[in-house]
Amino acid sequence: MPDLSTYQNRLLARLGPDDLALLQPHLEPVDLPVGMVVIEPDQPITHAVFPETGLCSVIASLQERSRVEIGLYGRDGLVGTVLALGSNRVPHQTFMQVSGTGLRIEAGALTRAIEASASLRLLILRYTQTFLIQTAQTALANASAPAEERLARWLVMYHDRQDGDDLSVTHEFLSMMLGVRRPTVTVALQMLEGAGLVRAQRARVRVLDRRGLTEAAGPAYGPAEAEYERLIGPLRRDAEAPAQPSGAAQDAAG
Amino acid sequence: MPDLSTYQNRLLARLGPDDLALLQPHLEPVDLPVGMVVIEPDQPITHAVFPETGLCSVIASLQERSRVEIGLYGRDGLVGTVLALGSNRVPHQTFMQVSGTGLRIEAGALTRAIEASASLRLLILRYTQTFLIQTAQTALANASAPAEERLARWLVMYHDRQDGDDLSVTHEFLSMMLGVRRPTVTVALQMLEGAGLVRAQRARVRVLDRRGLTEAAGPAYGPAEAEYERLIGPLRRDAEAPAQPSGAAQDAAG
DNA sequence: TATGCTTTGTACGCTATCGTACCGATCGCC
DNA sequence: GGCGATCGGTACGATAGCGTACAAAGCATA
Repeated sequence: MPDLSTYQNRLLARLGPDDLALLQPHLEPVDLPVGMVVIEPDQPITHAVFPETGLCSVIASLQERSRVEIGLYGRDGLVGTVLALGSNRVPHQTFMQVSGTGLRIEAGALTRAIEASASLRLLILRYTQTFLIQTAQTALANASAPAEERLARWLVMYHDRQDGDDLSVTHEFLSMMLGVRRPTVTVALQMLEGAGLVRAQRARVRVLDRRGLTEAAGPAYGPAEAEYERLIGPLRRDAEAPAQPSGAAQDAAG
Repeated sequence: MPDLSTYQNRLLARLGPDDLALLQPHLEPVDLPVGMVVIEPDQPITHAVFPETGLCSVIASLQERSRVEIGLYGRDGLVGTVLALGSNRVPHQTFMQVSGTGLRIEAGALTRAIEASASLRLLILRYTQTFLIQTAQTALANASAPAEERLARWLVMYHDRQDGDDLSVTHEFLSMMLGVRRPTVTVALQMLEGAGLVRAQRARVRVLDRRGLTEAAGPAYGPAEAEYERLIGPLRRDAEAPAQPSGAAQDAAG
């Protein structure tokens, strides 16, 4: 069992001693190699995972016609939030987009812990709320933001959840996630690069100007992240002082 | 107070006597005129509403640039599910797209009831799960389905939640909801009409062939509705026998 | 160094959708 | 029955993104 104080997972890190005591006996370290499918669509979930590092993509697909990303998370989230919503499956796939490690817990054990502890439940439900907003903003961006803006948005979201400024993504991959053609990604990236916001290398995008990239992402980026900071706490590793007055996360909700 | 057995709201209708007893003293009938904003974005929610009739649209907006619908519900849902997720505000607007009536409850009273009753909480959380899937499917459709398919999807979703086959919508309205131009809606509607699926009249669309329209909506329609039937119960008023074997809703979740 | 695979850049014509504008049709109201 | 407002149909050029194809570049391994 890892030491109490060393969790990188934001949710685990925010738990009080009682809730940690409830979960810890059931947590086991697990490797999350890139490409690993952590949630199979429409299959009962057997384990939840608190990611410590790495990135998870949630994918919706129109049969074979297309696959698009509807959300993503890393150490800010939890694989298997649906267990807190009284179900045990979802129609969408979740897979590791960037390899990492996490802490696994058997579905029944997590469900029992959620039922036993109101504070643990509250935390997971609040996270679910931020993810719902993220998904809604994705729907919005997909409907009305041009490809370049949507690309910038995903890059910033990846960057939020990663150490360092190098994102390991190919154009091909980004095109799938955005639901656009690969050449569209190439061109859009060139625009962002031309503006000095990123540097594109083979199978990698380096973020040069995070603030500029955030602006390029347009207003579809922001609300979900603000809600995370309001309801849970800092999202980014190196988060600057939040825009809201301090203390917001503790007493924010009604 | 309305009679126990007459709730049209699907969630209220599924509650057991104990949960009804918990809520009923706090429920008050409310009128929901068309256009009424039932949830202001980023404002604390003071009341939740169980719609009995009418339709609610949840709208995300890119500042002034565009407004698109990210989800909708009527008597199948609840205005203010976020209260069950430990928050009291959302960044999206909800307004009445079709006028109706509902049962209002003060936010604090609902929150207390949710905390007091695990079964009430479970029902609302399960509904939230279906809405999350609906939003995800919207994101998917917006990314990769042509306008005609998305139009068909919204029409079927309206139809699910309404009595009769006449939908009161203008092209202008549909264009906003879909995030497309009004002429695009006009043309797409003509396609659907040409296929004999709907009949378009001024400020109204009559559904002629629901099954055909469902097919025209493509695979983005279906998963959210199936999940509703699995987790909660029949969605449509005149629901035919669900595709799943019977009894699914009771023991579906883990 | 040679080979081969993955990734990226670019080109082509094509289609859906855009923004805008204008006019006819329908409806409610006086 | 006439008026004004809303709603629907259509047209125009402009453009973003599509599907496809192919070649150049980077990287890994032999």
